[in-house]
Amino acid sequence: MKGLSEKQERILSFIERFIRENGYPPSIRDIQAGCRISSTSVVDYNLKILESRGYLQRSAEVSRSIRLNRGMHDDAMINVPVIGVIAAGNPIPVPTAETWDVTAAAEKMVVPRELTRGREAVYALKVKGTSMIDALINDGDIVLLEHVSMVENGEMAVVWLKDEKEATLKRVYFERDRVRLQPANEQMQPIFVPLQNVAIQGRVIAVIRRFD
Amino acid sequence: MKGLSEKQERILSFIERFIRENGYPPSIRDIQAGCRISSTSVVDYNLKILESRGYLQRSAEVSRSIRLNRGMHDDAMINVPVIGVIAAGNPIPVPTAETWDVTAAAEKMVVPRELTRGREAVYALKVKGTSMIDALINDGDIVLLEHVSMVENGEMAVVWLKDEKEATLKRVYFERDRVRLQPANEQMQPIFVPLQNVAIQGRVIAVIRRFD
DNA sequence: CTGTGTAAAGAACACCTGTTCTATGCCCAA
DNA sequence: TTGGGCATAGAACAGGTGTTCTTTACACAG
Repeated sequence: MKGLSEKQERILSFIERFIRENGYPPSIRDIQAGCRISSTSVVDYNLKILESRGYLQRSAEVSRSIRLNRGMHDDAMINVPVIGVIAAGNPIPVPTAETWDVTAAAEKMVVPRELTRGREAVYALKVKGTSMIDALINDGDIVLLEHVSMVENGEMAVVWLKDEKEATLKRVYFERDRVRLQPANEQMQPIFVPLQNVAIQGRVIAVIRRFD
Repeated sequence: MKGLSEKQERILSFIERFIRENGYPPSIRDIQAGCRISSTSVVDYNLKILESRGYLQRSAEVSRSIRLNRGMHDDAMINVPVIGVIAAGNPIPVPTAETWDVTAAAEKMVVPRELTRGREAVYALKVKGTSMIDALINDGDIVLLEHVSMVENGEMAVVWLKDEKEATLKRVYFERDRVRLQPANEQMQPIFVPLQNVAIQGRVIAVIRRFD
């Protein structure tokens, strides 16, 4: 199978993201706007190529009838396990295949699919203490996480500081051999730590604060 | 929560089957034909009912934008209207019977019933700007509110400061003839305002922060 | 009976959306 | 250079599609 052009890759991943975020397929003009393509005919042109190579299917003359063939049918994961507590000075519980089993989880929580957006390895942690106050996260808040070991610059993540034996929530920026941890509160100063002192535990998807 | 009519059950299971068989949601006229309904307006009528009860979601004026809340639409999720934006210096939109109509709301949101806990007059506001940063609420956060005009001491509420013409989110303590507004961040100092200068707009039920 | 609320029919409108047609520019082998 | 395949632009068309408006029918409480 021949390779795809950069534009076709872009279209494909846009469709994937669109379906994940909206729950229904994009129209041709959605794709046009989302991939900054100049004409609908160009989108159609590339969609026909993608279809002929089996990447997707379309029904003629039916709006939003794109189906991706890379098996992705979202079975709304709305039930996430609350696998533990995050607090300064404590290691956070590392998710395992065991804890993924939502039915077996000691504590669980229902969240709108709109929040998880089809992501796979989602779990929740309860925040203990006010040590994350500079990230606008308070005692008792619930943090929704995606289990990943690397994040992109600027993303909010759970960071484990090995030396300090401390977990914290910050925006992460990689700078040569050090890492800048930026509090969400702009009035506060960033923290710099050496690269080998940090371990990414997960990407923050959402914060939920409940008042009784 | 009231039961569904036989026709609504039929529509619901047709949508489910259609998505399963075609991979994309049906149009209103697909439903009309598939359920042998006489008019598109009847389909629309029943879809609005189904949406208001949390069984599905639609995006206004977007074709085939039906999403099913599969699995746990049994009381687990509820649909609340996002009726506006809260920002310093702006009056917040006062909820009316009009804006309660979830089906008519321009924007809406699905939240777990676990968050609303059976409360009735629940609506949502989007936070604009960082003026609530001392309440640990950031730009873009979504605040879930219960529409009340009085709160108890210590509750987090939307407070309208008449003189300053400013809405803010603080914990409220009534002290004789003045009101103490306590930021959630304990490092910051409280604000004192005269009693006649404040109007309670609603009690904060939850804060939801989403990262993309 | 009268009024009110719910449910439904049918039609019409305006916008959405897939499709198609023509024209243009580019690369590369003949 | 020439010609053909590839990719793109822009516009226009026809049918799809969500929405709304008016009218009708029915059940039920006052």
